[in-house]
Amino acid sequence: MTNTEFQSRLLNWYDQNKRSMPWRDCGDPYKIWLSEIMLQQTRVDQATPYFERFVDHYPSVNALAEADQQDVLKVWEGLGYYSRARNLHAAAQLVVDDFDGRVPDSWDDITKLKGVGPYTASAVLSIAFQKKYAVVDGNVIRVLSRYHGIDEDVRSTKTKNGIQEHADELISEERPGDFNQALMELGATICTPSNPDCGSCPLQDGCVAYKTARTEELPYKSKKKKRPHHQIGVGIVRNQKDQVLIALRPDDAMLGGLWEFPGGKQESGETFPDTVKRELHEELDITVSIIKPFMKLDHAYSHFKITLHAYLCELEEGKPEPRTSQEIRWIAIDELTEYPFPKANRRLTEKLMNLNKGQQELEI
DNA sequence: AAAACGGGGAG
DNA sequence: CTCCCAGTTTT
Repeated sequence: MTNTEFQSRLLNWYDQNKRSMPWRDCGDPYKIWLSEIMLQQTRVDQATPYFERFVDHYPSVNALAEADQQDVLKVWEGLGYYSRARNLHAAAQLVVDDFDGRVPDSWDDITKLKGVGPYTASAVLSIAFQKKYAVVDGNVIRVLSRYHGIDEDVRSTKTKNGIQEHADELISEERPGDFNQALMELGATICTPSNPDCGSCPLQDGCVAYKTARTEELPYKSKKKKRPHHQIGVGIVRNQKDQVLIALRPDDAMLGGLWEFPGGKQESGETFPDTVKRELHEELDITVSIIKPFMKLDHAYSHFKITLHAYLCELEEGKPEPRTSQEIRWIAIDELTEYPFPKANRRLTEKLMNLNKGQQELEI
């Protein structure tokens, strides 16, 4: 199949079958940029409601640039990879300061923005500005590795570079943005990881994997390491004013800019109450007594898993003084909703708020 | 080149 | 349970 045939079959299929998305065909570089950041390692269905809410809060680059980071993170809460939100916020301020409030339309300028790597630069430049840059994401890797019968490990840089060259070679001159979106749309809806719908594929004729019945084994990926599992003890410390103690995670840490109940990893030979007391003493220079177990929950991150053991605590001695220059705050239970929390901690705040509403159990 | 970085859904 | 997702940054 010639490149021209590849393009026309793919684009015709796309014109007939593309899904509706709130940022699609809007022509607004800000919304297209925002959507591409949200879609990094995130499915369309998961990102869409966040996109709508984010645009309601911040309809323009200027609105985003003027916002407080805490408010931006609150809108982003639950979507994960929070450095995306922090970087996007900082990048919006750079766009206002250095680019007159307009999303850059050149490779050299747009890649100056935090959080904009080769994929996002290509996506925004092609979709918003009709420039001929080919995207390579997980979908394109899958479609082209099958189409060309590439059986090298697609996790390796060399293989990805080869796929980038194929994409550069194939991309449409006239409709580069639609071509990119079409290839990704095909990967998301037809050329899926398992059980691809080859009968509906416009590229079936030229597909090596289809012709050799290897769609199930391509793309080849080396195995990922299994994730360690940690036991975490955390303290929900209450004072006489019925407030609880929360701590802000530093910007350069995992979950940076979000709040949490203080705690840490269990050490060998420790009971969980021991862990909570030790961590709160080390991190905040306070002595607490354990009142009772509050909640136990499991949570999985991208590279490790935790079981979180939360205990209701009472401040015994000392005034909390964070040692690692992180901010701490005493807040009422019904204020918990105003702060951005990571998912595992949000499960704790939800139970706290429910119990508080019912006036039960929470009394010490 | 490899690891860090969230959360949700599918199989 | 594992794998994957419209990847980027840091080490």
